[in-house]
Amino acid sequence: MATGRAHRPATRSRGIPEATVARLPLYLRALTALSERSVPTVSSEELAAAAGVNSAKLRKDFSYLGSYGTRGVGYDVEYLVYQISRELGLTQDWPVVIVGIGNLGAALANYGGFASRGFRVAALIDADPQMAGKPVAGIPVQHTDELEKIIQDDGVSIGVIATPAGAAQQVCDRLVAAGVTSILNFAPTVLNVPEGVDVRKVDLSIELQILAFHEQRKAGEEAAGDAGVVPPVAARKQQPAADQGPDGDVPAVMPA
Amino acid sequence: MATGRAHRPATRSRGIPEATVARLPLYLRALTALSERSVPTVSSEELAAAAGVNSAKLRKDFSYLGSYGTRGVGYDVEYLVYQISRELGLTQDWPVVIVGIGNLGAALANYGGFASRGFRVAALIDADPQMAGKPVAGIPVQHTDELEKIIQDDGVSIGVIATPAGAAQQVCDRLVAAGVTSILNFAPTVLNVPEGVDVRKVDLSIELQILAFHEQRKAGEEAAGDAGVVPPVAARKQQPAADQGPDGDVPAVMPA
DNA sequence: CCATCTTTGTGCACGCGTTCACAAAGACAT
DNA sequence: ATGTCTTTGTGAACGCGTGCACAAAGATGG
Repeated sequence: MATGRAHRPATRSRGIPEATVARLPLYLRALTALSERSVPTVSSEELAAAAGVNSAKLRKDFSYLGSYGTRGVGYDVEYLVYQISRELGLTQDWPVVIVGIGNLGAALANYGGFASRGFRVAALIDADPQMAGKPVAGIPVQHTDELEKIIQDDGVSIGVIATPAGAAQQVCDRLVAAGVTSILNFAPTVLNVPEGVDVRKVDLSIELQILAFHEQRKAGEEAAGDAGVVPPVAARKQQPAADQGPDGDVPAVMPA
Repeated sequence: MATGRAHRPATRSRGIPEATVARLPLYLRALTALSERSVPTVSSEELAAAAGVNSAKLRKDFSYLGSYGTRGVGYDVEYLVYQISRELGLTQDWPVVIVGIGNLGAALANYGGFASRGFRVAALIDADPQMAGKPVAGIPVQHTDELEKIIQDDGVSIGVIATPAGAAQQVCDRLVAAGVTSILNFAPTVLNVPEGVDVRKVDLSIELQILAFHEQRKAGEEAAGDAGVVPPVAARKQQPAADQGPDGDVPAVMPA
């Protein structure tokens, strides 16, 4: 993963395995693309290819949701989009606050992928008084003092932390105390949270370090005289990447 | 005692599990913080708490690297920092190119966590001719036309894609053709790459969707009359989540 | 209605990762 | 040296996730 998470041994969350949940957004993205092309149905094989996973895995994943396919035909795209959206809770609107409007925070505020998935940026918050009132992505930045009020007034349950590492735990505590129960953490720190609060972290530097490890390994084997794992550029044949799963990495931004 | 240790006999990186590799950067971060506080040694229990993992897991992870601890004492911080850095390939400099200098690309260019870990931004690349020459994070943006030349001249093997989804595969193909063998992908698309090329992806929207799933589940259980997983705000008591130690707060390793 | 063909849904086996629990190793005091 | 105490390193058990392979289900055509 990439991605990483920090919590309990999974209470039977509706019976859907964590690994499956992590892949549902992937399927949803692929299905949305098909939907926009007005494709009516899709087979597990096709959809799996589009999502970059194994078709057996995809079918097993869907089997946890129920029997939404038709044998001999495949899956109804629109219906499946709806079912996955519902399962992920995307049929409702999720107000989100972003704390720490530096370069990264601003980038997140401008990121289009949120709104299109049912996430609404309820507020941008920064500790710097200079930032207050300044509009970012069309939304005026508010000072940290307003944090509790905003969260309670808007019923925010998801917070994004994009502050420097030193401020992250403090911000986290305030978010949680105010009622936030899910946190996406971009600060390079381990967050302490009470039970019942979910934390997912995205550490850019960690992802690069994992790549560096493999890069070094490749270089080492190459230098070892053995025929390199990577054939000459011209000889390589295009081929889907083995695995891009969030686990990695278990992956994920942020994963991990 | 830091220095006098016997040399490891060829740590075959082949034997290090992927899950362990993904955690090494986490340990490294915690160790760096300890190092800056001039802490000479640390026990597996303490370090595990600081990194937010189980101590048994940490010991097993380290066992794949070799026997670097001293029973009854713990691990020598400096020595371990060095060993992990070496294992991850961070003792050498990794030139990195960032393609797509929008909000996110600019944020990445400004991210301090790269330089401090041995990653050097060799170039910023954007398809927009308007951007060419404009400095971002002190580095002038170059046009996509220069991509191949830059990669070959600087021997770049790691590329970061921060373009819109539509351009990602095309950029990826050019990166790979020019010699890049590791890619960190921020675009919400599945990338096709030849064998031997590593891809890690970070998708902000996916992480939020996973949080939304758990959030919905929490809300559902609460509404189902069952005693909610999350007690009322006022009643919650601060408590380390799962396996994160009580200490937890490791002061800012890196500025962000 | 029957045969055939496609594709789903899943039982099963396997491998990886996690965790427990403890023997071995070394520090330290006497 | 001897004993005690702390902490590592790891064997073994367990659980989860993955992928194979196939039977069941339904569509389609004659």
